[in-house]
Amino acid sequence: MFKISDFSRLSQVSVRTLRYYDEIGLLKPLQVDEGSGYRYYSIDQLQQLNRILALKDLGFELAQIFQLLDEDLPPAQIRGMLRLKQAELQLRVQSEQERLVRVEARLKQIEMDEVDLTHEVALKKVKPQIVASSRKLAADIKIKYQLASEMLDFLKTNGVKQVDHMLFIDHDGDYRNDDLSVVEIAVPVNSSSVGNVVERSGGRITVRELPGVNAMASLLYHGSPATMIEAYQSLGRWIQDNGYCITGPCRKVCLRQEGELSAYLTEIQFPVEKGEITDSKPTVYFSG
Amino acid sequence: MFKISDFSRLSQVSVRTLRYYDEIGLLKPLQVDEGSGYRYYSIDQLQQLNRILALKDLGFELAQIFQLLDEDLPPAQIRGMLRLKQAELQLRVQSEQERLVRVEARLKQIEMDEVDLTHEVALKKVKPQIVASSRKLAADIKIKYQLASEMLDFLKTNGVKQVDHMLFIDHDGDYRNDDLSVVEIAVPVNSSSVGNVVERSGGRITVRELPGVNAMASLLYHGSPATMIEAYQSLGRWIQDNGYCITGPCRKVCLRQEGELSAYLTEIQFPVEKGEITDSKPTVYFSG
DNA sequence: TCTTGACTATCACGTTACGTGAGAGTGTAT
DNA sequence: ATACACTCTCACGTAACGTGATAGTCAAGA
Repeated sequence: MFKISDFSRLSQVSVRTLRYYDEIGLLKPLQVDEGSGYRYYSIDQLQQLNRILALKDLGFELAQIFQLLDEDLPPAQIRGMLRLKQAELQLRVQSEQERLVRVEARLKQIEMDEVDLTHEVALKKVKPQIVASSRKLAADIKIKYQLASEMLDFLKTNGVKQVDHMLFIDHDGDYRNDDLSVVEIAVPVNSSSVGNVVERSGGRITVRELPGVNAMASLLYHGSPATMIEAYQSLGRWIQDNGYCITGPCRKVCLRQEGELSAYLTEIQFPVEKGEITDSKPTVYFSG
Repeated sequence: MFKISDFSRLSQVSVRTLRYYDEIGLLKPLQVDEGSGYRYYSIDQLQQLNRILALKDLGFELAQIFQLLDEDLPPAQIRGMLRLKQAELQLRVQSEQERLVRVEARLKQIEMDEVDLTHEVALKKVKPQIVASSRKLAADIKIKYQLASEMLDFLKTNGVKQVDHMLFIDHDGDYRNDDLSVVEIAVPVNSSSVGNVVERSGGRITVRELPGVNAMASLLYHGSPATMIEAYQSLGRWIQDNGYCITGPCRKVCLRQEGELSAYLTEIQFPVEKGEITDSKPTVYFSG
């Protein structure tokens, strides 16, 4: 039996961490002195602790580790979970590498100082459309496009006719910083060809009328959706400078999504209305 | 000017995050209505926000971003910091890949069920030694070995004679879970050759007598220091089973550190004493 | 004018895996 | 008796927001 500091030395885990694991029930000392409250660990518990550390290293949270160790799952299932984690890790490595690419781009951009691109903004009218749509919680654009293509496949195999470009609708301004956000994938369809696709999709797809918009500030964006933010700036500037305000969620019409991401063509739309929010507090006019 | 939700749509940043950035002073809205408290943002602030997001993407913390934007640093310095971050990111990618390797190893280990290696433990006496030592806060073994070799170089170029194997001493059981821990790198030296190396090192190196130990539980570990934990288990088991207890910090004597990590040879030492901590509460003997 | 609904605001607490003292009790050696 | 090394239990701090709860604002419709 070892005192906590000795067990700490053997396990290379901090005393505070051992106490914490005791507190949350992840690794309770074999024995606790009633009088003093001193914790005593057996060397046998080192193996358990090592398992915990290994799982932690794999990226599991302590709560999950608790379950894994507690439930005494069949090894097959454990292997499954590990494989899953492995896949996750590989994804992480990938996304880190992509981040490196972005860093490179940023560095270039800073080298050539400030670049400010201005895109042409047009004001147009958009008619109402019947769309088959589905709402998804997705992490990044790749996944969104993947979900979208799955949906297109589903519609095609169910005989639904697509009559216009697919579009994404960002809902409720419900952006979250963990890069998860709710998008609606909407495909304009021939309403007579819809049939019972709603039921066949198990309710995941709904059909509704996407309302028309009298004034839609619109901009064509040529390039990867990942760098699309710069276009939002142009749009926002136009809206502000022309005395409009935004009245609804943003739509992204996918005009071309084939080949390289940098060759994608997207129309970004914001429904707007005249009526600026003035710089200062609304002036109060006295009558007369 | 845009209300917070519209600015959220334009920037793809959640309303809550915008409020948070206001709260910490990172991005204050251009204007706040006195009566209602409503926040109003100008499109010009989008560029600033994008800069913030870019820096965040690079892995900076918000506090650092605050400084970067606030201090209006010269671009050269900014570039420097970005390059630094880039290097960090590359390291992260590397370490993630190493983690993947570990996962692979773990998977194998689980496939072949439980493997329990037992190492031979010896009890020996260790004489006191004069050592030149230096304490470092280091993240992982690689870095520790790097620091060690730097120190060896320094000693050699200053004419100090090494008379025995270098060793690491884990201090105070001060392990921390962020993988940072304090190690002492100690090199047994010929005390007459030390000269004024202490001053020349700027006090980073000290010379002292490493105390001898009457009973040292010792074990030879052949393999990468990264997987050394398994040896601690054997040592701990021996100590427990033979009725000893640990009386000081662990020492790792580096017997061979050349070539592949897996070819490293290390002696792990724990100072011990007879006197077991019993399983149950210490029995109270009545006199007589 | 009142109500409804969409929006906004400010607390205040929750998250993860511990770190960091503060203040007090324990165990052993001098 | 006292010093010290160690242990304990609170309790609060961390980073970057998310998640309600509750209340005030704003424009449109009845």
